Amino acid sequence: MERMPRHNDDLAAEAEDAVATAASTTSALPDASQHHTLKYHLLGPSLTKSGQDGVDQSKVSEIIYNASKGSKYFTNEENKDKSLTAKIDRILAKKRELQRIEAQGGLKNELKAAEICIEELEYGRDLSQTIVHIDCDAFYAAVEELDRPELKDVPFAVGMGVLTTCNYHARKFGCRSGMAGFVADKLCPGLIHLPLNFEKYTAKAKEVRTVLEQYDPRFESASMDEAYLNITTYCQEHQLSPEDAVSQLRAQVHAHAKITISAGIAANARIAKICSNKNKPNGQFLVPSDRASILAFMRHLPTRKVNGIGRVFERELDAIGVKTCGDIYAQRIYLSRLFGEKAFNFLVSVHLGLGRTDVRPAEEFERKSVGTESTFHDLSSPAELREKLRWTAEELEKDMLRTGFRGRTLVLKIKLHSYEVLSRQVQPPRAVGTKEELYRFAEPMLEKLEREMDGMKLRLMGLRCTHLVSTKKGEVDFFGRVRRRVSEQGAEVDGQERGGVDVDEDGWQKWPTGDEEFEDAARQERQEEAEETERLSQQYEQQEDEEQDPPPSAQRQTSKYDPDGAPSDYRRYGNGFAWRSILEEEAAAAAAERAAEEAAKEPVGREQWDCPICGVPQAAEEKGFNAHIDGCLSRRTIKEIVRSTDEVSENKAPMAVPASTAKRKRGRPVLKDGGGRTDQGRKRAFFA
DNA sequence: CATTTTAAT
DNA sequence: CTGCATTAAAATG
Repeated sequence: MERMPRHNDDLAAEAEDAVATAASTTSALPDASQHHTLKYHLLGPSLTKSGQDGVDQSKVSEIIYNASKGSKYFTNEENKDKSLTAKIDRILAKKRELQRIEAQGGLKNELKAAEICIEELEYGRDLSQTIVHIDCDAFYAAVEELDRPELKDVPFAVGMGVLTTCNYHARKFGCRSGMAGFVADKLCPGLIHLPLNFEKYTAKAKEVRTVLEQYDPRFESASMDEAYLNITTYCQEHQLSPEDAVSQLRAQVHAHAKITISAGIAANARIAKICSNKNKPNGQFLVPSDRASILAFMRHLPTRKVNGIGRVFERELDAIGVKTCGDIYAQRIYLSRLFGEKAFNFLVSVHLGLGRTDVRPAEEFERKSVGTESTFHDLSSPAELREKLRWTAEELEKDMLRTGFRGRTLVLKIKLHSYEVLSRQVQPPRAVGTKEELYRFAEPMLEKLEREMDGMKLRLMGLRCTHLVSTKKGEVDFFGRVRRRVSEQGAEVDGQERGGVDVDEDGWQKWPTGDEEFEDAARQERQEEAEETERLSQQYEQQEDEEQDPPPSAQRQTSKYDPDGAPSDYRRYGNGFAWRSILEEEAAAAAAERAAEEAAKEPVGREQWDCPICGVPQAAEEKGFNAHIDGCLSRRTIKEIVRSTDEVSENKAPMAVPASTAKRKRGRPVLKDGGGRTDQGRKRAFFA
């Protein structure tokens, strides 16, 4: 969406020209020439976005530069720019070195690898699908205009602080999404600012959705105002050309929702996305689904147009002589050495104009983290920071509850008053989710940071859980089998009590419930020591947490550089056309739970536990069960089981412990009687 | 080498 | 001059 400046498309070359012009006019500044790249950076990505054709970009650049100059934000950007420049210097040096090697007959492997890569990717090219990317024109602004028609004739922007979006009038002045409000005011005196009204946009998105569904019931919402559709079937069934189908769709959206949309039509999502920007607003563009047309289209396409290539990567590529996607080929033997294997694969697939053709509801993508963050006026007092942390933990707890996860890793993110961003993370002894747990494990990180730099002043604080563990029932265990559950007492075998209560089953690990903010150091230390000991013996519990992850097969492996996939980004879960309100999400979670409980009832009347070694269900009785496992283990060696578990785990979230340690720990409880573990602990560890 | 942190989108 | 999610790579030990 437009409020994501970093993802906007623009004509990089034009921007560069604009900056160059601007720079010459600012040569009075001492080091103006060094600010070329920075200015370009500040200018932002969307300056040549539709609606800005007649804008005097050099003037805009000048105003932005002067408005930003001297601010802490600016200083930070300056520093970032400097380090990027340094990084580019290193890249260039490396390339020269590679060229030297090549001149001596080296890099044969790279050439071969590139050949193979291209061949394989080409082999997988799918031209059979018709993918459409649709993008609402100035969505939020358009919705506001519907409510207040008088706004149509004046420049206005939506979003306070920074512009989320603005109408086309405002764009004529150089305003754009992502721009600081005060900068926009300088560009466009009298600019009207409207606050965001998400409910309104959501309602409108729903109207659009009802139309989209008719064309592809499984369309993928990429954000509130963007979606991908696969219209292959629709075109067949209605005997329509893709272009006609999309014209019709656009007309229908306009009739039904009173807003205009732009569309891109191509053989894959990557190209469709680029196309939707070509005839914006209220237009569409198609790249024919044949190899020649696609390659021709890519040949002169600036790299920056591609999703996943942003301002930094663009500059890096530019430095080595890659300005357009067509330029990639000539540099193919250097790419993996300069940018890594993933980037290499990504770039080659971009050059070939490949992209994913599978479009599916965003809800089907697996969530990898849940987090929250907020910006505020500089804070520095320890008490206030703690208060903020507590609040952040509360916010995160809500999200964790709503989404039904706990996290094995907790990340604290802070932004200093200087805009420097730092993060610290810990692996609590078990998956966390309640505000007490979150606070408890986050606070030491905060404290450590405070100690590291005195007078630490923050402008942002955030908490995020990763390595998620579902608290929904009915998941599959790490041996790939669905675990049997029984409702009686066995209901708790899931061990993931909901509702943020800090009672802990089995007394396995009691979490202080009270306010331990000022807990004395000694107690803290004892606690930590205990936890450390427990952590060691708790591998099985962590393992069990892992068991609750979906099976590997259900996991979609997406990467920014996934040659076949669009870059996975925040929008997956963005509040798109598939927007799910908090209530809906809770309802969905509840439904999932009901379904799982239903499923849990069916298999057995008596409680049974599946043996993790042989898979045969055993009576749910501890002694006998452990005896059975010992029997199983003596047949297969421990080594074997370790290997097999590792194989299964490999596709999952990274391990909480080094693999070598994990192996040892995993084997242990079944070997002897818990190696110091209590029976209780052992049971929890095993079946939790 | 694996894990943690940062940087990037 | 926001906020959220994700990933790759660098730094670290």
